Amino acid sequence: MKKYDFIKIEKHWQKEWEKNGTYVADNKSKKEKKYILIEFPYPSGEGLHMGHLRPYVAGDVYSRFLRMNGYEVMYPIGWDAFGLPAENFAIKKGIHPSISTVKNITNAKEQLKSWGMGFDWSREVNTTDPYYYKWTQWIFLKLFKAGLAYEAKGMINWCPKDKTGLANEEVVNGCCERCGATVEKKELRQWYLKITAYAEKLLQGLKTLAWENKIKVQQENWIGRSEGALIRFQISMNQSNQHESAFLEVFTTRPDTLFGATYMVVAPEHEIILKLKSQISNLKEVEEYVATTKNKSEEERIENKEKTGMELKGIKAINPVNNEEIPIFVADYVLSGYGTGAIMAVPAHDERDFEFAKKFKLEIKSVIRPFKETRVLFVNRSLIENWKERISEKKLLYKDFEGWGIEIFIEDDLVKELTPFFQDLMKDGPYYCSTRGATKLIIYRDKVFDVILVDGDEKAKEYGKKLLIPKNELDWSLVYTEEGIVFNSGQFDGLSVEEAKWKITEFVKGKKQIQYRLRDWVFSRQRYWGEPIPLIHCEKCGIVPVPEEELPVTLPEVKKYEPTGTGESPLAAIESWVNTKCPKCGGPGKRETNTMPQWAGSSWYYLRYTDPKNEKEFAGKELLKRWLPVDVYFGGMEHTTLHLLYSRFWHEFLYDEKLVQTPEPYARRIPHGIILGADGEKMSKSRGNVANPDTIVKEFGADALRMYELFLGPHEATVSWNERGILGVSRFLERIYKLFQSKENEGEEDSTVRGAVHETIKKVSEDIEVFKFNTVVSALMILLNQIENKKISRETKETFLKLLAPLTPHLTEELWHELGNESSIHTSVWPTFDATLVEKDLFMIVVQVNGKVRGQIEVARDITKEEAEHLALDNEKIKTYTEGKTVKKVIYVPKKIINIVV
RNA sequence: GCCGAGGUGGCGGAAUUGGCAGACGCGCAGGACUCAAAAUCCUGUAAUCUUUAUAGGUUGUGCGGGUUCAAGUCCCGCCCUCGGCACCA
Repeated sequence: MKKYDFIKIEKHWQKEWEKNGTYVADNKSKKEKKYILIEFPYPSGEGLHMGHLRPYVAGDVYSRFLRMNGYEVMYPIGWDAFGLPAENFAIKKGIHPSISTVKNITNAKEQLKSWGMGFDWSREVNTTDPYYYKWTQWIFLKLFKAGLAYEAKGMINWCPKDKTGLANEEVVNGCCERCGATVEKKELRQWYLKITAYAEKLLQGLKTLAWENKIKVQQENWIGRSEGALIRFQISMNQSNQHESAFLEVFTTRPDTLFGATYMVVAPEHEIILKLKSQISNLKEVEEYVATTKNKSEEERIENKEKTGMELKGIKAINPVNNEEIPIFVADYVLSGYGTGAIMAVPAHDERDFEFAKKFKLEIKSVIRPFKETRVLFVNRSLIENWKERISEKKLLYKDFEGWGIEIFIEDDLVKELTPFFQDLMKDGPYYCSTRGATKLIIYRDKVFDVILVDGDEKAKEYGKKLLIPKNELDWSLVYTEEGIVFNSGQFDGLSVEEAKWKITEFVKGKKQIQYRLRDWVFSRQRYWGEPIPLIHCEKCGIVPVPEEELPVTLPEVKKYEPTGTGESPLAAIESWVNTKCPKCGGPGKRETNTMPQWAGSSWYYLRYTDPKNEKEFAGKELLKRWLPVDVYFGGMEHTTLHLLYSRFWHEFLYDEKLVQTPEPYARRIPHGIILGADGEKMSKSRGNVANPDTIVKEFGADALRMYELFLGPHEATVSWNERGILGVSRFLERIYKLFQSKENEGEEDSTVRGAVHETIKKVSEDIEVFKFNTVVSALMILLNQIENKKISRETKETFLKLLAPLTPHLTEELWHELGNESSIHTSVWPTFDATLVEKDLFMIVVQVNGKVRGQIEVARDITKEEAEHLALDNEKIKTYTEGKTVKKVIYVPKKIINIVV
């Protein structure tokens, strides 16, 4: 018998597929399209690792599955090749990054092919190819012309090791995302992209996407929308020779607490300090304080949260709501980059202000108190019927009881019915409602229309008591940040927080404002190996874009790649390149010497795949229309607030420019968990727990590698690579090979085999559809166990191979051809299952007595409830448990279970 | 602190969303083949108790309560692990 020679088989078919263009996507095909995407790799000198395998195999399996289901599938690949390692290699060895990149790409390509990846290589792109980055630059100029790229001097994140500026998104826990060095702040002239202009669109767009919740939430949090008000405080000064009036503007989400604002704080960078220099009597101290905060690193600020600050003596702010004078402080707990860089401090209702006020012995004035009392209602159907009636008769109103909150618990089965009821009730009042879990609905409001005390049920009463907040036990020395009733606030007393917010804002002529946490994207890097920013500085004309026909602005050769560390890129040293003509006036001009960040090329690569060789456009309209949006995008969670956010921004911009036809780039995003070493730790050389995919391919074959990777665990879960585990799938593949070599098992198959096959078709099809690859593998193993020693038909053999084909493309292709097929199994038609074959005529149902399993009975498919119950009660074994007892109740769940209650 | 995901045998993990917990695989134990070993094949494998055995009982999905004929799954209150954000007003 032939041995399963996977090395030979895999090599052979990889060549055949390439020769036949098996995975080339046809632009003109009449079939419905599917665009499957993986994050294209960075071709590093180390080659691709296990981390790449996870999404790539998933995408590959899914692509093959869709292709067999009749779709025209595009599964492209390319190289995200700008970046630091190539440059650092150049610094060390003096070899130009483009040379080492080409070499690394060749290696990585070998790897991907040896893994049996069904990529469409005809669409390969490379971000460092001038024909590619011409269009990266072109899109940048579009952004520039739309006013979304601007130059500004500011404090930015600076990586001292990589010697370049970083975007906010690239700072992880105060460290450089790439190298881990502690990030510093540095004042630099930088190019920014105005991603904040798209904050709302990025947020709204999320709602239209069928993405997993956790990704959406992470992007939402990153964008960080909050609603509040802008409020102006006039400044009064001691020195009367002042003609100009000054004011401080703050952003607050709690204008309802304005009466409780007892001081103000500005960030150390706030302009007011400079502006009112002459008015500040303790200027020297203030300047000293500002200087010390500037010397603090990000890390120190995070570490030491003890509040510090300094009063700005000589000036006061006037609280617009009551004209009281309050002191102004400078303190670094207020950030210059958020809101207006100044706050009104309400120590009674904000933890940070509270802490600061205690330290500096400032007034703490409470203006919000909790609801008088919280009533707990356990609502059942009859109570609700009663309410409904009273509402319709207008008897259910709310004048008598001010300042109450109620908490309502609802019986499970009423939730669906009652949710709209409460929503309706709340719509004309300042009520606050939240649902905690499915069966609980809480309504807080300033008034209660009815007081119904907790009724009969003792347990409910007990629970209700726990939730009551007795008024006299409230500790007024603590901060209260919850919802409640406004007091100590003049004419606004008695209002709910929500209501007071906008009434008070209106009263002081404040402005409703929406604030985002998101910052503009620092887009320039002081490094060599990136796309040159295609702009020219002209003394006369200012900043002039390079004319389109002169793109790309190619990277010049340099002798020294070292970053200068001065905030200039190494390009600045090449005078022949820097000095050029101004395209506008023809006078002398200087090229922008900063380069684009790594994220530039990857922000639009998925568009280029549709039309990679186009020299006139970044991609042809027709082809964009044909292929977009990406149907499924496989990738890691680590890019959620980096690449995934950036490319959505670019895409939404291109959509607004009418250059793409879909508002969003990726219809679905499937995240994956990381693969850890066998010890449960992150794979790393220093730990010595690195599993190398290539050695596994040599030892067990690509098919075993792929299948084991899928079998490790759920796609989205973090999993550990267990060295021994691969033996299981390796044995499985050997057994399949053996099964197909034997001719003895061919023949007429029985109905259990057929049933098992169809059950597996169902299971495998459904599970691939929802990316549950680990159970796909187990389903296939179960099938083999069931048919291994039985007679099977040729059709079953073919079906089995087809089900396996997406997972193990080489082995199945080999056996498929051994069966005499001429064309590829990967372009064959996916099997469908016959529901009548899946359902058995006879099956077992479990019989329980008082919830305990006591036996099983075999019943026919179409048995009635009565018949089943009889069978169960007459069963000898069951009788021993029911003997001498009365049967109270029998529960019958068709096809599953009978429970006899005695 | 806030947000998100999770906690099931010795291990990785299943469980159609309330219906036989532990599928499938690893490992382990016993057996077959072998002079022997490896490979392969067969059998067993949650814990615990009763029994010579067949068999049967009890407990069991992080902890404590609850709802239900029935809970890994739903509700309430905790604990722990991982991921993200964090002085964002």
